[in-house]
Amino acid sequence: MPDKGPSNVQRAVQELRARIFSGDLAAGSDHLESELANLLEMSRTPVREAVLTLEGQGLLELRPRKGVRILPLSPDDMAEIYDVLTELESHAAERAAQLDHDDDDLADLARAIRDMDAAITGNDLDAWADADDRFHTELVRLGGNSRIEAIVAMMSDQVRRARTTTLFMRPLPTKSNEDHRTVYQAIREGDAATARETHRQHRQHAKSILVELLGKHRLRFL
Amino acid sequence: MPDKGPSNVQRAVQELRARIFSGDLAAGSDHLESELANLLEMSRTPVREAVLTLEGQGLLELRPRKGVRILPLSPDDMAEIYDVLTELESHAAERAAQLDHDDDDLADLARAIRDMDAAITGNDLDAWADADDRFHTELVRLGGNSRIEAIVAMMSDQVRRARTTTLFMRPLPTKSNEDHRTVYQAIREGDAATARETHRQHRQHAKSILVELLGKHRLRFL
DNA sequence: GCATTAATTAATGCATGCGCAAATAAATGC
DNA sequence: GCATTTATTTGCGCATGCATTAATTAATGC
Repeated sequence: MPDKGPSNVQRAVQELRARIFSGDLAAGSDHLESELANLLEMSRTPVREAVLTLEGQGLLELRPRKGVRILPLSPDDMAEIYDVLTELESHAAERAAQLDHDDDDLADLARAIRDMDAAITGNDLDAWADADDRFHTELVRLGGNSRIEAIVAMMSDQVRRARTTTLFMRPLPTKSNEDHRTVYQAIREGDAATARETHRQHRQHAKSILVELLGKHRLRFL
Repeated sequence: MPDKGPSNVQRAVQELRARIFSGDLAAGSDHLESELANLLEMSRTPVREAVLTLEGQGLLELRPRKGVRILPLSPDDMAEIYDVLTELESHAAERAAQLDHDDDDLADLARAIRDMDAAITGNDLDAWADADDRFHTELVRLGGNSRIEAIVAMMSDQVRRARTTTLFMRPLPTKSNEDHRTVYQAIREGDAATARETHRQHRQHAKSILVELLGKHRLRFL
C-alpha cells in the first residue's frame, strides 16, 4: 500500500509553492493545468484546487485559456508589501508590549536575536535570514491577533521569495539587530510606544534599503 | 439555450456569499458539499471550488466529513478585525494625504460624506451604512496600495456581516461624520499626520463602541 | 496580398462515478 | 449490561470524459 498521508491537494500546494520559491516555476511564466498535473503526477482536479488556494495567497493568477501565471513581483509590489508589514507588525509589537509577557513567552524571540548575532559573526546569510524570519513571526505571534498573523505570514512569503535574489546583493545588516534588541526590551518592559515606533522605523528602513537596491540593480521584477 | 454568462463557480461564490450574509446559511452551521450542490443546482465540483475560495476569504471552514462550517464571529474576532482595519486604513489615509489628490479625485469621498449627512437627517440606517462603506472603500483606494485594498475589503466584509445585527442595536452615530470631514480636509490639504491620527482614533472609537455593545447584549457570536 | 470568415485544435468547466476512509450502527463476547 | 469488534453507511478525494468556447490555423473573397 503506497501511502495514505497528505492529500494530493495538499501535496500539490506544497510542491507548487516550493517550485515557485525555488524559481523552478519562474515568475511571469504560464503553465497549463495539464502541464502541472503531469508534473506532479496527478489528475487535473487536485491541481485545480491547489491552484485556487495559491491564487488566494497571491502567488499566482488564473488566466483562463492562458494557463496559470506565476505572479512576478515588481519593486512597487515590494513597496506595498513592506508597508503592510510595517503597519501590522508594529501594531503587533505594541500589543505584545501591552500583554506583559514573561521571559518564558519571549524565549523564542530572544533566541532569534542570539541566532542573528551568531549568524552575523559567522557571516552566514541563510542562518541570518532564517533567524530574522523567526524573529518577525514570533513578534507577530506575541501580538495575539490571529488575522494579523495570517496576513503577515502571507506577505512574508512574498518577501522570502524575493529575498532569494536580494539577499546576495548586499552585506549582512549588522546594525539591524540593535533594533531587534530595542523592540525586545520594550516588550519586556511593557513600553508599547517604543516597541511600536522602533519596529516601525526598522521596517521602514528595510523598505527603503530594498527599494533603493532594486532601483540600483535595475530590477523590474523578481 | 439557457445562458452562457458567469461560470458556475462564480455563481456559487456569489450565491453562497449572499446566503451567508443574509443569514440563510447561519453562522456556525454545517453543510455537506452535496447539500450545497443541490441547493445551487449544480454538481459538487464547482461548489468545492467556490468553497475553497470562500475559505481563503475567511468566511467558512472546511472540515472533512463534517461539512463546511460557516464561521461565526466572536467579539474577539471583531476586535481583531477592527485592529487590522485601524492600522491599514489610517495608513491609507496618511498616504492619500501625501499623494496630493485634486478635488476631482476626492469627489467620491466628499459625496459619501454628504450622503451620510443626508442619511442622518432622514434617519435612514441602510443609506448611512452604505455611504459609510463607500467612504472607507474610497479612502483606502486613494491610499494607492492594492494589497491594503484587498485586505480591507475582506475584513470589511466580515464587519458588514456583523452589522446586519449590530446596526439596529444603537442610534445613528451622528458625530462620526465630523471625523470623516476632518480626514477629508487633512487629505485635501496634504496634512498626512492629521489624516492618519484622526482616522486611527475614529476606528478605535468605533471598535470600542462595538465591543461594548456586544458585551452589553451578551452576544457570544454573530 | 490583405481581410474576413470558416474549420480545426486545444484548454477549460463541469458532471459523473468509484474507491477509500471515517463515522455510525449492529453484533458479539464477556 | 457494557465494551469491543465487525458490518454498514456515508461523504469525500480524485480520476475520467465530454461539451463548450477561446485560440489558432486554413480558406475564401475581394
